[in-house]
Amino acid sequence: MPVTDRRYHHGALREALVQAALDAIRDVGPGGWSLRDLARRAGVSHAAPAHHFGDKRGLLTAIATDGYRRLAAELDAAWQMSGSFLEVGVAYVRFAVRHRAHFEVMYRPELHHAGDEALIAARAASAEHLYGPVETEAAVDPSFDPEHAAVAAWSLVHGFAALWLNGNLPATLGQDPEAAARDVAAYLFRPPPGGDRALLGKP
Amino acid sequence: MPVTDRRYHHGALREALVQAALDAIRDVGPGGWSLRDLARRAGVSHAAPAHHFGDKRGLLTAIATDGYRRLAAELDAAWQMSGSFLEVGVAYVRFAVRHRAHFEVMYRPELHHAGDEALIAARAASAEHLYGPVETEAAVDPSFDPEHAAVAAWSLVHGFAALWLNGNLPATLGQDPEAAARDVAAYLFRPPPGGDRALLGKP
DNA sequence: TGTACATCAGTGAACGCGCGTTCACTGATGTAC
DNA sequence: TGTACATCAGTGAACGCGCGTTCACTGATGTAC
Repeated sequence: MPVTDRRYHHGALREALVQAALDAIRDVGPGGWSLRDLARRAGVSHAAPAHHFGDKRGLLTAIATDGYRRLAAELDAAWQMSGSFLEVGVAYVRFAVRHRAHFEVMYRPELHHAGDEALIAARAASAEHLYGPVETEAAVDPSFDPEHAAVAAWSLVHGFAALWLNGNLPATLGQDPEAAARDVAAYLFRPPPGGDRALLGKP
Repeated sequence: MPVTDRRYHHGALREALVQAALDAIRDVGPGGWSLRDLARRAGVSHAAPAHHFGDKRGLLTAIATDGYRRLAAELDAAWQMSGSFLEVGVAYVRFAVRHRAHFEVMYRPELHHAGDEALIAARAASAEHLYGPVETEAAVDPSFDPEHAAVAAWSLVHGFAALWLNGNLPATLGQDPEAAARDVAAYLFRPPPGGDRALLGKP
């Protein structure tokens, strides 16, 4: 890009900074860069980021909030489309892998502005899309405690995603995280003895 | 402590620095402090830490290695004592909660010296103590793929521990992480229809 | 038991660097009339 | 359509600070004889 293309007003600096941050998080984690780094990547002066986010936590809080909103939408879509709680779990893993930078920031509260209202609301909304389906199921099968069942499912897919992303799972699971997650999650909620259905929707 | 107590040789600086690092990680996470901070906390000059660890990654690598060794010992003890794979999972959660600072460093490879041999060996040993029990069980019940079953269990307890530590689980689970983990993990490996036993050892 | 010497652990001053923050500014954009 | 003015987005120089690293040093410890 020729230097003459540089206008005084960037035009979409906020979005460019978020994108630069996501790239940097993917490269070196959320701790490996500074706001000055991002300004350099976006081609603006080092004081420009403060206009939009105040400080680094402000930027990471915006990324986490955006991540929770996207996650809620994807969980909801998976449930609407499949009616299967297993597929909601697979969607959780898919989100973590495809939006790895968001995922790495969302569950690290020390990186956020603690009281941020938009963040709190977005987090609560995504939790509802995790808990909603299992409560529907629990109404059908009274042997399930919906809270314990939901936490079991969330823990399993969250742990799987985290271990997959940090390279701790064995290579023999293959290259496709969604397929592997589907096989692994199938061990949860096996039908109880004598039952003819699995909570996961597909036996 | 009177200033006159300060000797020229600290005597156990390496251990003091590790302890100071664990405290700092618990307070502000692994990214919130510098080697100079630790030297201050340990009451030595700022150049002293380099003698023992080279750099911050060296110190975090030592902490991760120590963590994997302790984890392996605790998983092994739980299996020897209970013969229950469920209790191995509970021991994993107990380790994460009691040794939170170790746990926060162990699964973040960007904080380590990648090729460190002691770290790699300790990590492999702890994985064996996770995989060993489930393979024993799988020999009894051929419907289980031992790898998928082990990854399911590991994912569940790892996710539970991570979500518990970062405060994302609902308060209604109670104050006792081990009891909550036991209830939640019970949803894994329910006995297959017609079966009379659960992989977890205790129904 | 005593002495000499090598090794080791920690000191403290100095360095250059990148950081976040501040501040007066400049150029672009939007709105009122 | 044109002008005046307010607001907004980004600039760039300056600041003080804490950092990691270097280096000649000092004091303590261990070992050989």
